[in-house]
Amino acid sequence: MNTKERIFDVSLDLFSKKGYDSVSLREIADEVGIKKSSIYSHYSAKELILIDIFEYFTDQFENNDLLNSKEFLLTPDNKALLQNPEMFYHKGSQAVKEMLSEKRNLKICKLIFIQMHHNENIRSFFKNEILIKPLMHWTNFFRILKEKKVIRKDTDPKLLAKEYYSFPIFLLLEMFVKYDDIPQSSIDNFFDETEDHILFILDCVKVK
Amino acid sequence: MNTKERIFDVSLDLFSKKGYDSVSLREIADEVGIKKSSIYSHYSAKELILIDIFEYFTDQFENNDLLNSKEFLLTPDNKALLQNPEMFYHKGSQAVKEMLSEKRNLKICKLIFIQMHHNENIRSFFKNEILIKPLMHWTNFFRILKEKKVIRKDTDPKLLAKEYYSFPIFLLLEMFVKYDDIPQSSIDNFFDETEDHILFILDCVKVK
DNA sequence: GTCTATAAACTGATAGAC
DNA sequence: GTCTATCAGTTTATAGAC
Repeated sequence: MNTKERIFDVSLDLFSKKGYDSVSLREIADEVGIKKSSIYSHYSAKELILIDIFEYFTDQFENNDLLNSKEFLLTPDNKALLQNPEMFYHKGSQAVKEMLSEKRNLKICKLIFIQMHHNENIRSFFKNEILIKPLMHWTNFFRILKEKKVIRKDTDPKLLAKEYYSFPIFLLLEMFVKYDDIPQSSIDNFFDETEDHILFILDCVKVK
Repeated sequence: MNTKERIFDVSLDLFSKKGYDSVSLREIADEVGIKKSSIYSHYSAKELILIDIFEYFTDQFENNDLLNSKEFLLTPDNKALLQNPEMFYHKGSQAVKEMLSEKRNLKICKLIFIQMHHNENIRSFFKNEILIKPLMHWTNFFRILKEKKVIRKDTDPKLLAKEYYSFPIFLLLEMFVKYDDIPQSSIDNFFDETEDHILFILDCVKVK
């Protein structure tokens, strides 16, 4: 592993444990085993490490083959979605699970949760990438199911999106408060619970 | 208002905006208009201000006449609960709304959310008072409704408690990320949305 | 005599200069 | 790498108010 990558990993590790502000460049340098000034050969400012970390995170999602395949496009003619929304969810959930099982990604996730109120970069990242975009995505999910009469017409896609999405966010918050290092079993459990949850919601609103 | 109260209010205000660690005693003293050593005539340590703030918060709930009345006891023979769970919820919700409409309490709430990962006191307060206790309360709520056959017997009270409770926590998180100062309209909206939410859940699981 | 405010000084951590 | 200045929370002694 080259130095830049080591700076990346050490920074992420420290940030996700102590928060961005409370970690000094000196600390990072010490842990990597280089001099503080040497960091500037790779990152010209502390903030750029943070931005690099976020880029890495979003890249993971933007380049995920499954999540970006035609099969997963939220369009009104997506047969996989309309015929079996439970399976549609399950497949997507598995793809996300694979990503969050990678230690780096989980650490970034935790970093976002613990630092969103203390850093403008992280706050806006949370607001856009963790709140607004996913809520739009799930609103679309339910809107199409409603349009195509898979779920009842007296439902509100926007409310259902919140009904669904508040649950996994709550579980993540719970995990990050409970654990410093999150065991794989908790991650597995997280995906099991969210799957039970979507089944519950779909069962409530599906046209029988 | 006496000095101790002014220290309390100024501290709460600063803590809820900048977080506990980033506020110095000097800052508090300056804002109050006294010298920092004078704070020690009222609080023998910075941490005791924080503890006082939490005590104030829990006292509000423990001394609320309505929430602690017989009418609100979660027992299997509570007629108000069994005959009209929606109204039971509504009354409790109104009581909590009154509390959160008091600026101090909302600030304390925000303080807890923004600092839970950075201070052991706050983290354990969040874990116990915001996560564990309310989840137990709502588990009881659904457990009794299930026992008394108000809701279906194939439901899981613990899951329903999470289904319900994750939603308001999500909304609070959303509010604290969005606003520095939360407008009353958002608080009103919060209680409207949570009420819609419990109606949705109850409608899903009630024996028809 | 008790309560409150303040000045001065101590200690530990840390950031910047050299 | 070491030195130094600074700032954090805290402690103590003291002075004044009631």
